[in-house]
Amino acid sequence: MTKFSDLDLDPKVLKAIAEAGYESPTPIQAGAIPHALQGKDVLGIAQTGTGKTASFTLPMITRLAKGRARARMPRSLVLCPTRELAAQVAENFDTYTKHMKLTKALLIGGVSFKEQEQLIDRGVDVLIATPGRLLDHFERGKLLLTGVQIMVVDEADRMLDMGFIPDIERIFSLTPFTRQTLFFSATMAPEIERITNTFLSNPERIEVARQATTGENIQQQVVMYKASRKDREGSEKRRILRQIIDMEGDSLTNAIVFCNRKTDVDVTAKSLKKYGYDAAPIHGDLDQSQRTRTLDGFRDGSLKILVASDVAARGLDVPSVSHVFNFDVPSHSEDYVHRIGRTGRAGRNGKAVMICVPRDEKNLADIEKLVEKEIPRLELPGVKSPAPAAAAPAAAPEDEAPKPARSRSRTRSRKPKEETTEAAAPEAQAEAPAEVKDAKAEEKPKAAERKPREPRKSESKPKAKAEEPARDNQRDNARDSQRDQGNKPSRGNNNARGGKRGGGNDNKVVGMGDHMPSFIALSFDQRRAS
DNA sequence: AAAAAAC
Repeated sequence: MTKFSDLDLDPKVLKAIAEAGYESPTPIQAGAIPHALQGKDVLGIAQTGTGKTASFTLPMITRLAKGRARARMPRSLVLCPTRELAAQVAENFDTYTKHMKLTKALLIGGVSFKEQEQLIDRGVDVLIATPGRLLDHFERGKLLLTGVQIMVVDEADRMLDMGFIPDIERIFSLTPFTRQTLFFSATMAPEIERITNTFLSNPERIEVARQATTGENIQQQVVMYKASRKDREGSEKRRILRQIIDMEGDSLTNAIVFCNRKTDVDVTAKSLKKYGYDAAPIHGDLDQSQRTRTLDGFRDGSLKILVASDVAARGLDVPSVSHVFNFDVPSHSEDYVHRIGRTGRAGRNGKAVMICVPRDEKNLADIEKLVEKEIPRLELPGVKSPAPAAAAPAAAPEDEAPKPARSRSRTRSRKPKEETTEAAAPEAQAEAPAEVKDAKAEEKPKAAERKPREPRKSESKPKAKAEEPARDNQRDNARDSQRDQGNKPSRGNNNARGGKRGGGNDNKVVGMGDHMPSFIALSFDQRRAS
């Protein structure tokens, strides 16, 4: 099957598809649509840019074409992690239902309840929502989910990152178990696997190759930079950012600048504006109307540079961005792939440039491991890159004083002081060689951070925190498992029972200990193989 | 250490 017309979609849907200019389904669409049309559960492993959204909207519309909604009882439900994503899905429905009379409501936070309520009251075929607002409506008694025939969970792994999984489970439990479930995730973290085992029944598993971890059509570069003084890091990075932007000249048609923190998004956007760049911020603390306005402007080309937090890293459909700038190195390496995936879409060429300060070098190494290549260093005129940090800072012994005098004296002799204000604490700042500084900087956090992870005495991996189901653990767990690719059993399910409380039985094998039955790793192996 | 999502 290579054409949409070969799929058993409603003729009115096919018409809308043709009018939107599409002829052939993407792999995820070709894989998912036939099963979804038959009413089967679908587990789609795919990321954005693969045509995922239409792979559930098209069959849903077709199946909902018959029948009508009753008041307060939506017939279908789509859950998304962010408001923008939900809005995007809603647009997608509009596009493909334009020849039909299906009704929909978009339930997201940041906007008034009233309109949403009125729509629900009248009865909707499709409800598109973020979990918080959906549950809010439910608790107010305005909504019944017992009529849901089709439920979609989009970007489940992101929901996991955001701590939404309990909400999702609750929402699942409010819908009839006879519903059809279409479930999408970019990765299959153990927690996601657990959810799908619980709530999907005999799903068709459709997996599309992740877009080449980072497409070859994206040119990547990183600027290694060490601030002249710590308190100048921000302003100096912004100067470098301008320098990078200027270098791109006319090849830069539009760009996203990613920062790790919301405050840096604001500061950076303001700074760019001050220097005459056409830039605007977007992050979760801005009000919804501004978020929408900014994003619309960016889409229609009236805004050139979008300065964003990770709210924009995944899922947002911004057709073609010529450049992505990582003002900060993302601390979760998966995010790097998502961020730069905003450029070089649909086979176009894109460029992604990142600024890396010494503190972020470990994260950079993680990223390079993930994308399986070294990101070329970009030397900027007038910007000297710092000496490469010690190869493995993590290996630095924690209790030995990081060596010393030798490096310092070297420093001193090499670099005459420029910063008069530094006089008070000469060694601490200034141009200390990266090795020494790093070792120092890492000292404290490392000690605190590493202890719990370090295997004690025996090789078995004690799960010190096994018993607490806290959200943070879930997250750590998800991250670890992504990194380790399933080398250890998922804590939540398997180990907790082993019950290692406090110390005492450190030598005991906990839960499944080191041995992991091969079937548990299977899905990951499959993924790796592809 | 932070981001996102409900009021």
